[in-house]
Amino acid sequence: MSGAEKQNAQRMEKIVSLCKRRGFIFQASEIYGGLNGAWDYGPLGTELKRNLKDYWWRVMVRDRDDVVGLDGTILTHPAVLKASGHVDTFTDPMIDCRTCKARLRADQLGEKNGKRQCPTCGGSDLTEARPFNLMFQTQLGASSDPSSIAYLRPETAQSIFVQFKNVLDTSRKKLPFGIAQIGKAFRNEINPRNFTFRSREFEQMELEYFCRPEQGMELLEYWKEERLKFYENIGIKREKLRVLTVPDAERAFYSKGTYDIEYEFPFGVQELEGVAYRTDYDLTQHMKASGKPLDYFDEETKERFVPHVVEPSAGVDRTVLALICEAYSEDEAPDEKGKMETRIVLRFHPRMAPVKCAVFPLLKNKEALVGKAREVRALLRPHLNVFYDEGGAIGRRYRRQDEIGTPFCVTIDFETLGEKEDALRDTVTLRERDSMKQERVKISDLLTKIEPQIH
RNA sequence: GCGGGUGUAGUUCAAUGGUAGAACGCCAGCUUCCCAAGCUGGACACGAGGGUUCGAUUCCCUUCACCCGCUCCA
Repeated sequence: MSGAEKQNAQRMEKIVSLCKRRGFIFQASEIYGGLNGAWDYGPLGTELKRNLKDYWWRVMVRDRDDVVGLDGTILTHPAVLKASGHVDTFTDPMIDCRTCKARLRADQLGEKNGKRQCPTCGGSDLTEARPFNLMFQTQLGASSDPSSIAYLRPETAQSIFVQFKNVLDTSRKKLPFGIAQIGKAFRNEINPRNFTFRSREFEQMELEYFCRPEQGMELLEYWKEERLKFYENIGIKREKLRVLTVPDAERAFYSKGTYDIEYEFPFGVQELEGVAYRTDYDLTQHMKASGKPLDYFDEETKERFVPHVVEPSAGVDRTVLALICEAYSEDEAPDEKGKMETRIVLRFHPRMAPVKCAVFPLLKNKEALVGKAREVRALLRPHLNVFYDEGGAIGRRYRRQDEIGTPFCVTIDFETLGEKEDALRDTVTLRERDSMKQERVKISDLLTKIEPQIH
């Protein structure tokens, strides 16, 4: 490993241990030895993930007139995944020919002079066999005959295509419009890696944006830009993002264009989201397989056609991990005696921070301070996620909040009680996480100061 | 999936063929008028299973998990 790689690996280790220590992410089934590629979110991780999903839903659905939501089942009819192509491409051991790019079933290989040979082009430059049984299978009902097979969905998108007609009919939307969904998906990854980055159970935020065929390429560009803005708005710096134009050869055959939005993780540049122009492939497949019309009639032009679709599909867990990696920082702060110490700070965008504001009484053994602090907590609580802490020295409490990324801390002191000068009665110190600067703020002004920054 | 490495407290580490120590963190009490202070007390660990042995956290095997490289990223 190079020096930089070693540093990145160490950084990642620190992040993983912070996640555990402070309750962001735990190994699933940990007390039984862990479950490969499966992770649980602790109290703070849950809040962080929820903030991300809520913001996505707000920006992608609620703030728009042209997108509606769907919440589909995880259990999926085999016919759906047969039509989408997943059953065929996800379930057999496959080998790729590097020469002619053919994907072959392992049991269909030829052999020549003891060497494996591609039956299509005769080449012998083949990848190793990879089990492509990447879909989780289960049984519906008690009997285990083959007709009771169901799959856990390998992506959320398919229920959107399958319900396209119902949503169209009930929402009275006209093209272009989108259907959005956030939910879990499952892929039996061969090798889960890089903490939560590649897991077997994961969550997606997907939009299928339906349009007229001639609008596809333009909308692909539009959504790529919208999605880049989104990442900046949750606090991921533009220079840490990459846009990869997926080359023709690596794109799914039905796609006319795909961008990957990638993030520079400590373990490498990796995909957060794919923005793909999927043409009319999915709806057409389901039309053929189900025999049901999934086309669209344009009242104005009197045309009937199968809508095309542009799909921004983002990984929730990957983005949460990116948020944590982006936020993690170490700086120097003086301790009580002025000695410089390392301060670990998660510099989350306040909009994403799990806890928005902590409230402290300066001393816990002074009833008046504690009482007032609880009042402030009650005042803020209906509006934002507030955390009350009275344990230990005030500096320690600030540091604890720094480590979980709380952007604001409010401290109630004797001035708040009006014991020093009456002008300061009902004012508190509002301390900002990154600068550690404090300002004197009226309790009645706290919400107007904080709220605009967290929304 | 292949190769290599690592598993001891919440975290980071230590020691040992005779059942484990520390630091920080955590909890309680005292103290403390704004950035991890101090004092006292306390809880918490040998990933799991098997073997060798009088005795295993230590040696061996298996397994599980994590990390690194390759592969993969549908």
